[in-house]
Amino acid sequence: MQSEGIGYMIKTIHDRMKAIGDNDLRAHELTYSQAQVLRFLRRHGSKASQKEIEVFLDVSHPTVVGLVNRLADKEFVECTTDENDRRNKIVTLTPKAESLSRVMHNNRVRTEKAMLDGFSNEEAKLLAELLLRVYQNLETEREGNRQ
Amino acid sequence: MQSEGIGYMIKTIHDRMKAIGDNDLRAHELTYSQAQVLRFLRRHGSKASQKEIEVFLDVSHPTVVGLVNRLADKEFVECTTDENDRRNKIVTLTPKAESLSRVMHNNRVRTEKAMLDGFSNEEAKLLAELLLRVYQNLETEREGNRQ
DNA sequence: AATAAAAGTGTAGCACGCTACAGAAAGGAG
DNA sequence: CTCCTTTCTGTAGCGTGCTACACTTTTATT
Repeated sequence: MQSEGIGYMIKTIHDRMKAIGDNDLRAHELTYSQAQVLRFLRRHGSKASQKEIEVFLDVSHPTVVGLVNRLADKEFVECTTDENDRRNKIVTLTPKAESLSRVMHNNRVRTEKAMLDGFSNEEAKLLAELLLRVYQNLETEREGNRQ
Repeated sequence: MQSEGIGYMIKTIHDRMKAIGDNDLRAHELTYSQAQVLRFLRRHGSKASQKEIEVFLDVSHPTVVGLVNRLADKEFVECTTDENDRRNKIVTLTPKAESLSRVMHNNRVRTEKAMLDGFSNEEAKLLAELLLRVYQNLETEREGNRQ
């Protein structure tokens, strides 16, 4: 495992995390990424434009279109046009979604805790710092590729 | 970023890593995951059963079916039936794939190095150890969910 | 030997990530 | 005012991951 390098470990951990998250939320007909959208909306006054969701999730805009459409189909969210700037699509939480915020929060805390089981506070903080540096290194790598 | 938790960071790093890997390999009509399959085969005597690939990649078997089919379409790999046990499908590297091993290796080393830019040996080792523990925690979490 | 269980593979259908291309609305330059 | 650019959203098409179900082959049980 370790000998396969950091990249392999990150990928495998991501796969597991996603599987566990999806599994926890399946009873509520939600997925890991959809729950992230709802969480962001909740902390953002229950409404946001698709662009704002895109920036927060740090994914491409077609990905957000798909997520929001599926959430709208299941009535976790409603979409309207911003009359001040008709380019913007405003996504608003429904009461149905609001009622799940506690469940989602608990799942999130539980998973995060499970991942860090046996970690001291210092170790958890250290891991976050090292990961942040990896992320920043990849960002500069990506910028380099763009020129 | 850090305040969003370890899970968020892992996911974002994974997305970036995959994008960079895919981008590097696009010229050769390969992807990140496909290259992982080729790399495993190369280190495994240039042939393996789908099951062995599945265990190494740590993904579900339908995922491997897809990967191998696409590699076979592009003639990086050839498939035969194991006559000793007709359940097994043997996947073998073609010369076309062998000729790319150096390029793929260089890409891999470069990306891994870029991720760890500015890390001391101790920090890199520490990160790998912490990630291993996270992985193991998730494995036990997954086993718990299975009962 | 007949039947049941296990192992390997395949297919269907979905979610989510991407790039590339297209369209509508807003803002700026002339 | 007109034209061009920017910004936001949408669609098409693909790769990779999953679960659930089905099939074939081997192994184990009785």
